[in-house]
Amino acid sequence: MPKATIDDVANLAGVSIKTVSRVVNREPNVREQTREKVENAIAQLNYRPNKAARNLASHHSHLIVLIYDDPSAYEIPSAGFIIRMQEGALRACRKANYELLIHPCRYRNKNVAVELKALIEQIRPDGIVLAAPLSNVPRVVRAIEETGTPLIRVSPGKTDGDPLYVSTNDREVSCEMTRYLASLGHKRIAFIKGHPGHKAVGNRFRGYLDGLEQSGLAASDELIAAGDNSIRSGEAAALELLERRDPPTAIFAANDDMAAGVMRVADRLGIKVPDELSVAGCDDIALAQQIYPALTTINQPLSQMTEAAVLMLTDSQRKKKKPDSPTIVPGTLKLRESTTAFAN
Amino acid sequence: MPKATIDDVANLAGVSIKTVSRVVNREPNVREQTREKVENAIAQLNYRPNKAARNLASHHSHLIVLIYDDPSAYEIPSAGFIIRMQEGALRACRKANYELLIHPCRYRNKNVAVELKALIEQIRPDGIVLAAPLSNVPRVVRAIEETGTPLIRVSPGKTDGDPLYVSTNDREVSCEMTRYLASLGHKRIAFIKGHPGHKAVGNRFRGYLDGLEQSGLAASDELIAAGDNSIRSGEAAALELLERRDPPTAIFAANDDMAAGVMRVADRLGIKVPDELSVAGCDDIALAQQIYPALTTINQPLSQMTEAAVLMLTDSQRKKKKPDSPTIVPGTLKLRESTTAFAN
DNA sequence: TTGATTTATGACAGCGCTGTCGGTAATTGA
DNA sequence: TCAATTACCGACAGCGCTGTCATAAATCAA
Repeated sequence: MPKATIDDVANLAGVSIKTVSRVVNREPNVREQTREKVENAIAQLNYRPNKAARNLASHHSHLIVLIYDDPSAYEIPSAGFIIRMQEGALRACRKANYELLIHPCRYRNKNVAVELKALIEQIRPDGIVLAAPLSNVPRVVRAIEETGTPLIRVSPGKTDGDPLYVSTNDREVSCEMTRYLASLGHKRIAFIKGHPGHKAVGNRFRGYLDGLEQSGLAASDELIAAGDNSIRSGEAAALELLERRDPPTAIFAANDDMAAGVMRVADRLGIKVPDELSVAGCDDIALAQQIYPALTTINQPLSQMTEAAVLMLTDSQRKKKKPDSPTIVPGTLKLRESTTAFAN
Repeated sequence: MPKATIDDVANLAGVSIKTVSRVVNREPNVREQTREKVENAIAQLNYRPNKAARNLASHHSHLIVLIYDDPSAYEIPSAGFIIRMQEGALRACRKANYELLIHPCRYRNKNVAVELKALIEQIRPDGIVLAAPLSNVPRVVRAIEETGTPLIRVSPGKTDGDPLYVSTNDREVSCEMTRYLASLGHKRIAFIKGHPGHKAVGNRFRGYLDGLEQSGLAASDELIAAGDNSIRSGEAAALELLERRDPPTAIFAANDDMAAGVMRVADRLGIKVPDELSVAGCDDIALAQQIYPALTTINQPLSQMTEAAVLMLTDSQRKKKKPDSPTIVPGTLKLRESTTAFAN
């Protein structure tokens, strides 16, 4: 099967190679009739443009690199997150006719910034999607920016007014969850805060406060406990909350792991979920559907976020201008079995 | 930061660009002294060879494509598998200075073969790693072979004498597990067979029979149950086995999900694992460590398998000859809490 | 109809490397 | 010592496309 080149197509169609190039790249200024001739020739010869040649001549690699924290560095099963991010990025790449290169790397590794820079200088991708938590590491962000490669950050903590990022509406959707719990008749809705260093979970707490206010409920320190995102800390926080004089009838945890901890403690204390206690989490990790009762939570639209990130990159390439506002992909409530109405 | 080209390096080092190229590509016949001059110049200018140009001139893409079944097509959390496969492939790619492109695709999709062919013709990777279960679909394998791109299959079912694959020693290691159980004093070791269409689990059954024989135990239909790889089928099989007159003291399931089903049933029946019943699985999925007691199982060296696959590809590229034997990466027993000695 | 635009197409020069091959310098063997 | 190697290095021609620009054809305005 001798591969056809652009010359073969040009000959067969009776046009110049440049015209073939125009057809292939959907450039304007080609007569409809000419276009058809060329397309027929392409089909007939099963012609596929040579990427390397195209890249070399056009100074574009048609490559997007997705950089994320390497899960194999830890024992935690963050695999689901990564698959979902890859999914979205791949979807966008296919749409825009780019390829996706994945690059897990170790967050804590001191050299990570230098290594990334070297990688980028070699590959010369047309764009980079940098996922959390790496998107929060100034050293890394700076190193990538130094290469001059367009960069979109996913769920960055601080943005400094830079619009080149995509994130979700943690605060708004947490507010919505709180209002939902209130709408079920709950008056004492507790919140378990997450790890203080984690920006997103801070927004969730603010959303919780918003929700209370919008529901006409007063916030109270009695209803707030601190956790660190781990199951264990969720257990401790739940224990603390449930043993107070006037325990909450609903607990909203800043992430699913802590919510799972709450359910575990409730089980131990003989408190029935959801009849005696509603529990809600955040993130919609795989566990949320596996535990019993299935956890009401907020889905993190990771896949849509990376998809949006890649599209920002490819779009700005076409339009030759940077986007001037970030993309916010809204999360949605996943109402499952762990929450129910509370009759006062 | 004006990117340096090979000409800049050549000028600075006072040699020809060809010599620079030789140094960069570690080709022979460069004097040590010259090499150093060039390397200094490279370092000084922070020169990185342009991939596109190199690919175009060398007719190599320095790209490996990893093709696997798209997990998002189903609800099952096969994410862990995929991450591990990617891990191994990435490790090998870095060693050999290749890039990895991932390509999930839908197993059941009728067009998958045609689409893959188109993809490959566009990208022109230097090699392809095709993971199970796609590695068992003749239509897909044929389509890829038609492109002439070197292909290594991971865990293929049938091999037809073709050595271009890597797999694990399912049979041997299952035998080992059986012998291990026997060595713990178990005389009645039951086996739950997996889905009949799944080749690997068939080998596991054979390994089980080998193990019984080597341990001087007789195989018996009384000790064999059929499953379909699901948790539910594991439960059914366990129920069947445990309610027989002379129930087994150890159950070895052809995969972890079924083993988890066994544990669940044992719990319901009030049978203590491992004291009254030892349970062993196969695959070492994430669940195996999460359940209580932690499941003794066989680890599937997925990551090493894809690593080996990529290395077969890159090595054969260097040596310009195909490997003449497959790579077998041995699995290993993961002895955890669900198995213990049985005092007769 | 004629000149002024606009649209469509092609000629040509590279993009930044690698493969080939030929030439010169260093090394070997007798 | 001198050929016969062998080690080292460079000139040169592309790889298969795209960008630029010149040119031809079509369209338009008056």
